[in-house]
Amino acid sequence: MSELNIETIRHSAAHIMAAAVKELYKDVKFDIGPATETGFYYDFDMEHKLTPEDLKEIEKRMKKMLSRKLEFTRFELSRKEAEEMLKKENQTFKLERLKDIPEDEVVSFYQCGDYVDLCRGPHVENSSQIGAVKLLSIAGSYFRGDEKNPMLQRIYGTAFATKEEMDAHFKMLEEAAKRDHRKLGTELDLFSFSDNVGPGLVLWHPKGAFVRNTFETFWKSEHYKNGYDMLYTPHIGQSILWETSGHLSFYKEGMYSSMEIDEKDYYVKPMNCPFHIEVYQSRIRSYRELPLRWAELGTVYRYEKSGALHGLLRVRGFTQDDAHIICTPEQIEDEIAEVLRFSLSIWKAFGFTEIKPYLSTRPAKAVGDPAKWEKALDSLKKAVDKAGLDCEVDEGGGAFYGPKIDLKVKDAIGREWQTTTIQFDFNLPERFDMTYIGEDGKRHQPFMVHRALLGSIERFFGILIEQYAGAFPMWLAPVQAKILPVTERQLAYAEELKRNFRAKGLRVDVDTRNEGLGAKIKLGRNERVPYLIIVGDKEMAEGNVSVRNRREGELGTMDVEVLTEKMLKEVEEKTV
RNA sequence: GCCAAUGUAGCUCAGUCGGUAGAGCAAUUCACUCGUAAUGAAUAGGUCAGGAGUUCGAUUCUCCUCAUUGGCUCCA
Repeated sequence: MSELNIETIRHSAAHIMAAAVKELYKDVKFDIGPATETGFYYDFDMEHKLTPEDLKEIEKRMKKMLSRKLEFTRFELSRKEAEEMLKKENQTFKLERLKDIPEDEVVSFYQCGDYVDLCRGPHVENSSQIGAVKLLSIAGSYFRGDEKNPMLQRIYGTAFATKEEMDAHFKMLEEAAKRDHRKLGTELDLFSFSDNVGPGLVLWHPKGAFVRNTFETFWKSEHYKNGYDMLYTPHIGQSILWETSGHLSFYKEGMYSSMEIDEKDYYVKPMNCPFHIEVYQSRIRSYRELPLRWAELGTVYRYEKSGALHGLLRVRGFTQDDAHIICTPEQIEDEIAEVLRFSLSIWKAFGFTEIKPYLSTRPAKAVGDPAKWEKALDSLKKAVDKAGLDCEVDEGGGAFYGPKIDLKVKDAIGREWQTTTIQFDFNLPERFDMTYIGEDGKRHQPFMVHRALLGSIERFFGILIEQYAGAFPMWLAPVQAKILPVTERQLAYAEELKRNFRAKGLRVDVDTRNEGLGAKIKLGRNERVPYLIIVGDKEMAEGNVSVRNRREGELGTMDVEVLTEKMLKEVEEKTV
């Protein structure tokens, strides 16, 4: 038996769970039961529909098995023998999985108690090495992840070597849940959804809208600095546009149904690209004006399956921080490297470091010259290398119209969300017959790249809330400081201070409530206000203030000028 | 969309084995004038997600719909 790592423990726990399920439900058919990043699952098919009560019973039986020190023993069969055995037991899903293994290969099985499973291993020596186990939830999952296949019942659980490690894990999850953007969105009054508006459609409240607006201003200024120009394009376009782009044939299920205006069909845009292309087509283009970098905070609407919606991270109406780069083949490599660098610099400005790139290559069914695909892929790879990143390659995972790099960022509880995307498009330039006049005086087809640095404003905002646990840095905070008068006697002084701070461009409020100082501090902290400025009789007499900083705690009495400078400096430096 | 769970006041949640609901926080008003994480009192706030059925009577039971949550699939 090899070293005992956490995956081995969890994988073995999955087997123990399968054994317990088999004890309870004789007709069960097993699919697979792997370890995951945080636990394990097993997929089953059976007559009985599992309930949360069943989970308790299964867990009870598992715990009994753990204490019985059941041994895991390995044995091998030829593929043929394995097939016969699985056939005898009517394990149809296992048989299906067996087909993935070459015919002449020997396959391994593991036995634990009465339960035998086709399995590569490795496993723990005996069940007592699984120190702690807990079943978490029941879910449906399609066989082989394909929605055309039957849906199996999946049980998720987790296991650890010791109970202490498991307790620590759940404690960590609890902490992460506290910074869930959906919870903070309500608590901090940032955004909401309404049943009357519809699922996946965000209502931005004043404070959320403030952060968004501040961010968008920053985004635009960074884009101008990096050689982009801004476009504004409409939210709807005629069917001819979407026919030309091909969206009506390959993306129709993602689009909302048409509306008729003057006997013409219009569609709400699911993407901005066709509009940007129309701008390009508004006149003849020369190689001299390339590369063109056109950016837009473009709001799009896409039909997402109801079960896929998730807070701000997966919605139906969202604003892409979109741009299209149209350039010559010679320019493409530098352009891509520059986009990736730009994107990473923006993420870094918000303190994100855990970002993982995924490269997707040419799928079986694809449009465009293979030589162009090669060149495009090469430029993507070089850009990743230049950025010093390691990327995972999804062979054949690209869209039919071009290869791409996506960046993924983790949310508070470890789920990865796709954000940045840099996608080549060999389809649209062809379909719209985009050309530029080259040095040779002839028409050439340009390269076109779609890119969204952050993905969407909504998703970025959701991830940002979790990143900061709701405590936005000074430059983004909707309220940067709150003045807390100790009694009503200081109200006028507080209002005067507020006017002075606001005149300097600082967003300052006064807590005018008829409450004690403790209550005012508590609220200010709950609202994650960076600075709490306390004024009592003493401060009023001396013309200064007492300061409490969100991070540094009590700073004592300060001169108003000094505090103003300190705050302005933090805003200016965009301190994370 | 599929599998499962959930839906009670602005928020967090009790409760009703069928007889139209309650707490804490928040809100409003009044009193207190207070020094670094909750001053006190009073008031107001709910078609118990929506619809249909069973019943003398449904927030409670049944069915349907909608929404949310955890997954699958998909994706910014």
